[in-house]
Amino acid sequence: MTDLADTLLRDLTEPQAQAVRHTEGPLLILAAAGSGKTRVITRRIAYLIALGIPPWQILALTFTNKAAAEMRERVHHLLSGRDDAERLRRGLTITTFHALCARLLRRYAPLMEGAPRWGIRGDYTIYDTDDQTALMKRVMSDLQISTTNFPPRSMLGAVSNAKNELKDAEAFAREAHDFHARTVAKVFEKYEKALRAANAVDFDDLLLLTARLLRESAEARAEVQARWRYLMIDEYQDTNRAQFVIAAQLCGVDPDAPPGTPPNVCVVGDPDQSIYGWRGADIKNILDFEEHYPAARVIALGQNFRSTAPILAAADGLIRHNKQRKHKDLFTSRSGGRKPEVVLCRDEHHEARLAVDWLRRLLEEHPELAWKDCAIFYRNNALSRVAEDTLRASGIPYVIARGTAFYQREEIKDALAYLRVVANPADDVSLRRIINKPARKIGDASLDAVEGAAVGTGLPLLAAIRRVCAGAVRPEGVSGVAIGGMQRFVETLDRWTGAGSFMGSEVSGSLSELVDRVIKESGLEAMYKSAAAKSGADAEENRLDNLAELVTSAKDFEAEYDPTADAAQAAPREAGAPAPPPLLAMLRGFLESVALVADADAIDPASGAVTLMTLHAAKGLEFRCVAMIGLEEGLLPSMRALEADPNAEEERRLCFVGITRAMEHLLITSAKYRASRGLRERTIPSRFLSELPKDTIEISDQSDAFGDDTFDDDRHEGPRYEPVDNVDTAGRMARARAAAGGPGRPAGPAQPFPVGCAVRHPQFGVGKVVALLSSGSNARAQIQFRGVGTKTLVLQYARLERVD
DNA sequence: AAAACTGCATCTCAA
DNA sequence: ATGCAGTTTT
Repeated sequence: MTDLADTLLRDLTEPQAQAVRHTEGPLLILAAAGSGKTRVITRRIAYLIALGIPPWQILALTFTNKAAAEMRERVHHLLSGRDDAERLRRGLTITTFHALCARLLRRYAPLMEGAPRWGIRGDYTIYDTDDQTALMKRVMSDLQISTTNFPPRSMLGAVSNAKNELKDAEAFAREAHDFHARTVAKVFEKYEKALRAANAVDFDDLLLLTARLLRESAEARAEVQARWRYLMIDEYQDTNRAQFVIAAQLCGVDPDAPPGTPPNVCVVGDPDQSIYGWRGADIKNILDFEEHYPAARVIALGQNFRSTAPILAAADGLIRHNKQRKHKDLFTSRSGGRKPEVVLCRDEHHEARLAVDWLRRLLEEHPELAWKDCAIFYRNNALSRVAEDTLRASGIPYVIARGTAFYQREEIKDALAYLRVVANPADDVSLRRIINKPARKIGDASLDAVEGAAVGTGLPLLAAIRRVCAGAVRPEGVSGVAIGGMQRFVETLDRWTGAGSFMGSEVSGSLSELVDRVIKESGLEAMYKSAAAKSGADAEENRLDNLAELVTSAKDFEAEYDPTADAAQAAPREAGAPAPPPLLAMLRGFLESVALVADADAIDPASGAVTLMTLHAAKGLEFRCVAMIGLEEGLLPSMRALEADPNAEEERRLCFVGITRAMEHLLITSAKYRASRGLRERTIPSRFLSELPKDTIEISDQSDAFGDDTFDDDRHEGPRYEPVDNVDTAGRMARARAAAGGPGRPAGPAQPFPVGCAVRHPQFGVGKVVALLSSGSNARAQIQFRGVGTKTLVLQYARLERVD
C-alpha cells in the first residue's frame, strides 16, 4: 500500500473507509443526507489511482455538470501532491450521463447509420424542450390532429414516458388499444420520423439510443467495456430504465442474462432522496441493486456531518411518515443549534418580506455569515418572483439557479439556430426559426410550397430550398421576391461554411469569430439594434449585450476545448471517410455543451449572493441558512401529486431534501392567501407542517397580522382580511375572494381610465395611461410607470387605482 | 407579408 | 398576469 493511499483513508469514519477500500466487485453505498457522500466518491477515485489503476479506466457519472465539475476539482485536489497530477486528472472521465451519451452517439454514429429506424449521423442536433414542442406542433398539424383535444405538451409527455421505458413508437403502437392511445401512437411515430429526418435527437433519445447502441452493437460494447473497468454512479436513486441499462452494459452485465464476473461498479444514493419519479426514475434500481448485481457489498453511511441536531430531528420526523420506506436512524455529530422556525404568513408578499428579514437578522446576529451562505427554496419556479422582487427592493444581492435561462432567450436561440443549421443542414426546426428572421420576404406560404414540392424526395427543407434557388424546380405559389430572399439566405450560409467545405479565405478560423460573424452577417444584430432604437426600452438594449455575451462564451469554450478528447474527432472511421473540419467539430462540441447546460450549473458559491432555486435543483447542495417558502397543499405537495398516493411520498421526500440542505438555520413558511394566475386565493397549510414533530420546531402564526408599518405598500389594495377559522367552506371562500377584490369582482374596470390620467399599481407604483389599446372583455392599456417603464396591462385584472 | 388585435388557456419539477 | 394562436387590419 502506498503512502498516498494510506493518507486517503486517514480522516474517514469506519464505514466511509470501508467504502473507499472496496475497489473490486459491486458496491452499493447507501448514503444518507449529509453523510459525506461526495467525500467518499472522490476519495475512492483517488484511492484507485493510488493503487496504480490507470485513470482512463475510471468512469464516474453524475446528473449535472456542476456535480461533475466539483468531483473533478476535489479529486484533482487530492492528487495535488503528485507530480503527474495533471496527466492523471486528464485521463479520468467524470461527466454527466447525458454528456457521456452524446459523446458515445457521436463516436459510434457510423455504426448505426445503417439501422433503418434509429440510425443517426454524427452531426446530429440535440433538441431542447422548445424545439421538441415546435416539432410536435408541426407534426400534429401535418396529421391534422386537434391540439386542443391533444395538447402537444401531454403528447410529448407520453412520448417521453415511453422512451424512458425504452419503448419505441412501434412497441407503443402494439400496446395502444383505445382511441387516445392510438392517436398518441400515430403522433409518436410521425414525431420520431421527423426527428430522424432532421438528424436530431431529443433529451430522452440521448439515453435511449445509447442504451440501444450498447445492446445491439457488439463492437461499441466491447470497446467501452475494454476502456472503462471502474464505474461509479452518483444519485443512483434517480436513474431510469435507460440509465440502468447503460450502466449494466458498461459493466458487461446483460440485465436479462445470468451474471458472469462481478463488475467493478459502485453506485451511491439514498432512497429517501428519490425525487425524479416523474421523469422516469425508478427507485427499484437502487432498492434491488443486490439482486441485479449478486455478491454486492452494501455499506450504509448514516452519520450526518451537515445539519445541527434540531434540523435533523425535524427532517427525520417528517420522512418517517413515508410508508414505503425501510426505516433508518439518522444521527448527527453536530450538537446544539436552534430549532427550525415555522411561520404562517398572511400572503406571498408578507412571506417574502418575512423570509428576507429573517436572513437579514441572521447576518446581523452572526457576523461570520454572508449572503452566499443563504438560500431560498420553493416548489415551483413561479414562486421565485415575489422573493426576487423583495430581495431587489431590499438591495440584497441574489442569483437564481437557472443555468438554462440565458440560452432560452429569444435572441440567443436565434443566433444558435443559425449555428445549428451550419452544423446540421437537415435541422428543419432551426431553419424555420431563422429563415425569415430578420425579414427576407419568405412567408409561411412560400415555405410550405417549397416543402410541398419536395414531398416524396425525402429532402430536408434547406436542400429543397437550394433546388429552388438553383432553378431546378419552381413550385407554384412561390413568388420571385421570396426566391430572391432564399438566395440571399443560402449565399450567407455558404459564405460562413465555404459551401460546406469549411475551406477558403472567407471562412472563419475560430469558433468565436464564426459566432460573431453569424450574429452580424445574419442581420440579427441590425434587427435587434433597430428594435432597440425604435422602442427605446432597455430590454431591447439588453439583447445586444446578450449576443455579445454569446461570443464570449464561445471564446471560453474555445480556450478549454481539447480536440483530442473530442470523441467525434477520435472516432473510428471507415477507410476514406474524412474527419470533420476542426472548426465544424468544435462548433458541434459547443452546441452540445450549450444543449446540456443544467439549471443547477448556474450556482456559483463565490458569487456572494443569496441563491434562489427549486427544491429539485437544491439536491446535492448545502447552505448554512435556508428558507423554504410555499408550504401549502397544492404547492408542496403539488396539485398533481395529490391525485395519487405514491406521488405524495415523493413530495414528502422533496420536502425532506429541502430541510436536509440546511446546516444551521432553517425557516419554513406558508401563506394564508396566495395569488396564482392573477387570482388571490385562500390556501390550506401543507400536511407536511403538521408532520414535523412539535418538539423539533418553533411555530408561530402571523397570518392575521396587518396594519404593520413594514407592509405599508399594501395599503392601496384596501382592507380585505376577514377573520377566517380553520374550517373552510365554499361560502367563506367566496366571501374571502370578494373581499380580496379578486375573481368575485365583476368584469371590466371599476372606473374609467382615460388616456393621460394618473394611476397607481400596488407593484409598479405611480404611472400615467399612455394609450388604450383595445376594447371588449380584454381591454388593455399601456401605462408608463415612473422608473419601471411602460407596461401593457389588462384592465380587468390589473389592480389599478386612479390617483388624480 | 407583417403588424395589430383579441379570445383563450394557463403553472410543476428538468437534462 | 402572460403567452399563444387564430383573426383582422394595414
